[in-house]
Amino acid sequence: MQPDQLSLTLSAIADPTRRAILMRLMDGEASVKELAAPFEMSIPAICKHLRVLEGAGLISRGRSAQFRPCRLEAQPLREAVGWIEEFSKFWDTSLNRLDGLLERLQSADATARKN
Amino acid sequence: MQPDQLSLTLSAIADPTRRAILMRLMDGEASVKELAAPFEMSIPAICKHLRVLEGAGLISRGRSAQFRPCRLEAQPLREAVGWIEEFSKFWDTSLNRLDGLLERLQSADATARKN
DNA sequence: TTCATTCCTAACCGATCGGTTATCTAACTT
DNA sequence: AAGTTAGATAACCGATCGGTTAGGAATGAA
Repeated sequence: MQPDQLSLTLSAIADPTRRAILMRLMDGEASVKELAAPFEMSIPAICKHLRVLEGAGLISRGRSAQFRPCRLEAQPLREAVGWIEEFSKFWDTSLNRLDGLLERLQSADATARKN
Repeated sequence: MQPDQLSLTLSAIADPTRRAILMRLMDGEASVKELAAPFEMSIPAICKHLRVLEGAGLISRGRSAQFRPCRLEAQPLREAVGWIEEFSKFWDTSLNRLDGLLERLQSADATARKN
């Protein structure tokens, strides 16, 4: 089963190394070697991370001599932020406080039944 | 290495089954069996997903007779949405358009050099 | 007491993940 | 032409993931 775009995006940014790479790319394009520099990790390992990011559409790559510079493509993150915000909304709505109330009533009820 | 909270949260919601469970919990508490019902998946599989969600702090669990109802805890998602929004911002800023300009200049330059 | 229901745990399985080393290609440099 | 640099690929490794089946514990019901 090929995963949906949202799952691709989220699992791509679930890794701290890949998030650090993305943050680095906010300062502008960078070569693979430049991206690898801050990490105690081999170049092939970074290449793999870049492939994951590229597969999720979070970066794109150019060509300039023997360099293949990476640049940020933030578009897929918009879908992700959209999904997550559904739940942030939930957290802030009165629905949440209502749920809290219901829950407290239920647990009080359960306690009453138990004793 | 134990992963940071943000990585925990993101990898928890990177799975479509777990996202569906969270969405179901927006309608209120539910038992494990209720949560499992929509899926063609064994109960233990759902239990594992619930453990992941609980480990990420995205759900909490009560006790009521032989049931262990789950309820949504959306708080960790706030950190996640905060991180992702950094990049949504990036996408909308003039910095992005500036990058696009620089890139176009560079690729024009590369093309010129190539010919 | 016995049975049913709910849920968890353990053991296992194949696939994927995140890293390594070794090797290769492509392009620049001398 | 020979050497260097940037990067990709392949093969491998241990750990984790996402699922399974089997079996056990806790609670409620007959």
